[in-house]
Order: sequence, then C-alpha cells, then structure tokens
Amino acid sequence: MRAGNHLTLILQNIISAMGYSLPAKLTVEPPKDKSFGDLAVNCAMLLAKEAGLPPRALAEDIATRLRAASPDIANVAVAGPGFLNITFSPTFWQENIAIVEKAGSCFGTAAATGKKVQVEFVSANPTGPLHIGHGRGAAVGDSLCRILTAAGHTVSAEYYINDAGKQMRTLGKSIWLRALALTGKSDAPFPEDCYQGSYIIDSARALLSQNPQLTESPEAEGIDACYAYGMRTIFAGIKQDLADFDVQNQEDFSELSLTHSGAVERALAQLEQAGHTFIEGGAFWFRTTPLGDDKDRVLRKSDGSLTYFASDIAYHANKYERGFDHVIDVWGADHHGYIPRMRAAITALGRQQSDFDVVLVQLVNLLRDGEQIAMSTRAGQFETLSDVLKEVGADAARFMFLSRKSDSKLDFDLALVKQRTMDNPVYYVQYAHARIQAVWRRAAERNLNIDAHTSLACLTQEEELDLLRMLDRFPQVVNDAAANLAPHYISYYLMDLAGLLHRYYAAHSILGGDDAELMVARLRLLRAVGYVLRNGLNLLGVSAPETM
RNA sequence: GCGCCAGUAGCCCAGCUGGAUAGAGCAACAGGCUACGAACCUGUAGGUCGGAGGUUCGAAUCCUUCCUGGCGCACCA
Repeated sequence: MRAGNHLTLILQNIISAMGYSLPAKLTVEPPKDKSFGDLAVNCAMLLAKEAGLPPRALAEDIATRLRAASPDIANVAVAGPGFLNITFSPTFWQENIAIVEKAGSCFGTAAATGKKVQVEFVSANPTGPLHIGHGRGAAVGDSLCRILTAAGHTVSAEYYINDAGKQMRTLGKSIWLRALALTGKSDAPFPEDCYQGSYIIDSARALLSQNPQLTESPEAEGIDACYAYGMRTIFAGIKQDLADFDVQNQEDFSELSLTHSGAVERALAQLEQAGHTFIEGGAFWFRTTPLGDDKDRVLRKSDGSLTYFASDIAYHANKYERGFDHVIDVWGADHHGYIPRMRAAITALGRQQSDFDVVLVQLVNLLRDGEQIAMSTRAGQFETLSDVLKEVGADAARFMFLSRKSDSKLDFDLALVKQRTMDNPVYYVQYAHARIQAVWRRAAERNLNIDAHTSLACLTQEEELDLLRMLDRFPQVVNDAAANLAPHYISYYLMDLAGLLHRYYAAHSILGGDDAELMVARLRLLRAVGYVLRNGLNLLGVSAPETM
C-alpha cells in the first residue's frame, strides 16, 4: 500500500515530465515471482499502446528515470513485454515496523469517508431456531460491517423481522394445535403445513405452564396468544445465538412497524405518481420490466392484501430515508431471482444502482464425517447453529464461513472443523499469533530494553523482508475486501501472513543470538506481525489468542 | 424453456475490473524437535484452468456456443 502509493507518485512525476499522463488502468502489484523484485508495474505497456511507441524502449526510458528518482528505489529491471520490476531498499521496508507500531490496532483502517452504509443480514423469520446456513449469513454480514467500518465508512447492521406475514400466523397455529393435543382437547393429526420441529411442542408446553387456561380460549384468541409467545421466545433465542456468534451491534427492524405507520401505502403512492404502476385483473401492479425485470410484479393482490414485495419496497425506501448512502442486503442464494425486481424498485425510488448491493450467500451443506445431515425448518430436522457452535466453537465456524467466496457452495464438515490441520486453517493463523505472544513472554523474562528508537537496519534476511512486504499490503487488502464486499480476501491474506511468520520462526532464532540489537529488532518485527494478525482476525470476528 | 451461480492438480479451494513460467493447503513421497510452542517447517512430484470457437501484442480472466452440476422462475414469504 505504502510502497504502491509511493511508486505511483514517483511514476506520475516521471510520466508527466515525459509529456504523458498516468494511464488509468495502471496496476502496481507484487510480481509473479518475488525474485523479480518487490513491485511490478505495467505502465510502459499501457503508455506504449496510447503513444504508439515500442513498449520495450519506453520501459527502458522510464526505468532509467526511476533509478534516479528516489533513494528508496534500489533497483529497476525491465522484463518480458515491458514490465518494470522495482525493488525498494531494505530501509524503506524496515520503516513499516514503526508505521504499524504507531497505528497499532488502527493499522489497516482508512480515514473516514463520510459514507453511510447499512448491511442487513440474517433476517430469518422467527419461526424456529437459526441453522447453519443462517450462521454463514451472520458471519458474512457481520464481517462485512467490520471491514466496511475499517474502510472508513459509517456502518449500521440490521435484522429485518418479517412479523407481518403468513408464516408467523402458521407459527401461532402450530403452537396452538400442539397445546390442544397436550391438553387432550384434540387428537387430530398434526397438519403437514405446520412447523414440525420438537421446539414447537416445547414452546406449547412452556406456554401452558404459564397459562394453563390457554386452551379454554376461543381459537382466534388462543392462536394470537401462541403467536405472540412463540415469536417473542424464538426471536430471543435467535438474538442469543447471534450474540454467541459475536455478531456486533445489530439492530432490529419490524415489518409490522412499516405497515402500521402507513409507509407501505406511501411507497406505493410514490411509485404510482411516478407512473410505474397499472391495474390489471383487479390487482395493483408494478411495471418492473422496463427496469430490467423479466416480468411485472403484483403489489396489491386482487383480494386487497399486499404482497411481500410491496412492504420490501417500503422497507428499502425507509432505509434511504434514514440517510444511508449505500444499502447492502445479505441474502441466501436461493433468493437470487428476487434481485432484478428489487433493483427495479431501487431505480423507481430514484436511487442509483450503485447505492444498492446484494451479497448472495450460498447454502451450506452440513456434513459429519463426509455424510450429509438434512436440514429443513419445516420438517423439523436440522442441526441448529447453536448446536454447531457448541461443538466446534465460534472461531472455527466463522473462519470456515469466511474463507470461501460467499457465493459458492460450502461443505461444512463438523469433523473437519474440529481438526487442527491446514484443512481448517483458523488454527494455523491463531497459532501464529499465539506463537508471537509466547516469544514476547519469554523476552519479558529477560528485561530487555525495547526502545522504539533502536535500529531496524539489521532486518535484512529474506524471510524478514517477506514479512515486511506483506505487512505493507494489509491496508490495501482491507480496502479491496471492502470494495468487493469480499471478507475472504482477509482470510487468504491472513493465511499467507501466518505462513511467512511460521517460516521465519523456523528459519531464525529470535532470542537465540547474543546480538541485543538484532533481538530487539526481531521482537519488534514479530510484534508488528502480531498486530496485523490480530487486526485481520478482528475483521473476521475471530479471536486472536495469547495462548492455545 | 428462461435466468443466476459454479466447473482450475487425485481432493478441497484461491486467482476472474485482461499481463510474465496458473498458486496455496490436504493426500503421496523424502526430510527436520539438545533453539524462543512440531497446532510448525524444508524438499519432490502432481495441470490441454469443463469442451470448442472468437476478441488482441497478450485470455483461467472478456464475448459466443455447447456439456455437466446447484439454485431460482407465484396475485408465497
């Protein structure tokens, strides 16, 4: 990051002195092979194209100017079709330690952008406990919040409760029927369209012990009581599961509050005024096809009731009314067909497409020793998130969820996630952090004077420079993860950084020699690596342990 | 039928806003604890990036088409 910015600035001066402007598609990145140098840049090829000159000669020219440009640049080589491979001086890299030390837990955090971002995730109907798939959504949503915050945005996390729909009435009915059966009021078979899980029976039993007269009530009243009780207790359980999963600061937003406040009617009126609606077959429609959807959508059914889509439009309108510049929804990938109509609504609400993003999270296959465990809330057979967390721990579960692109399916093998092997790299990364802490504990016993002004010039081993270069990349990785809404960028970076640390540790003794200055410099390097490991793990919501 | 996602080493996956000889890990094989934590490290081997066309100086990456797998295509939520 620092190296890249530094180089870009120097290049800008050189290229403008040559009478050109810096190509927009310029890339500055680590070269394919580190023996080439520290950074590779393709500016000569891009310029050659623009100027109609041979790239090789242009590259040689720029290289000559680069060599003279800054004492930080130790070497410039021209390679292949016109790449410039730049090597910085060790001094330049060694300065990274002081930079990381100064920033501490803020290293990797960008300056405030003033942009307000909202991330909505999980938002499961409170009709049953969270399962493993919700866990993935929670990990992705929460981690995105942490990453976007680090990228300088002002971020809010939200959980949308669909408490206005049919599924919640079904929940009430399910508990009611179980209560009737428990009190011997009915021996009818339990309907298939009701929730089958044993937690429904538990819920009915608990409610009956609170209110033994429940089943004496008229049906409508009884179902209402069951609904209210079930909703409240199940939702409390969900929030507890999310808290156990280290989900931070997520606020709840009720669908009912929208319908009650008249927000849905207002949103529909807004669409109607803008000419996006029509009436057909007794229903009120939103003409989404001109806005990229493949068919028009009903907002108010011919029986007068509203569709889910109608309140969802109102909900998103509400988000923008609350001042969010960028709205991000984390959805299960089975809802991907819903994206075009939601995008149509965003346009109709007068917002830019770039103000809205959907992060799709593919379903999770829960396995045990390679064998699939079936999951379905309705059929009542599933392993809950809470069971999984008890078995494997939140850290391992989160890292597993976040070490894969969110939009690709994931096998979550309970046996594997408990293993401490590289198939399960959370421990590899955490171990690197714990190892650093262990060395520092040893160092503390020796009463060393760790003076921040000691020289770092002795850090010239290849493994040391590798670590220093890697530290420098962290802010850029955070930035890229935020821009691409991709938490797994962080995971892969951390695995790489941990790998370099373990390699270094195996190759060089930190406390072994009698050169005190070298010892201190190495301790400082390790500490800087430790900070970055901790900061990165924190972006994933995974702990950075002192010991393991 | 239409749409979205995926197909990269024996396995699990990165890389995809075009750049150099396609990368980790696991498994396999050969090594390394009298050093600060071996939950670790070193080395070897392993590939027509699903197939075929195209775009250009250059394609795993972009376009077209086909094959395979997953998921969607409601006046459900």
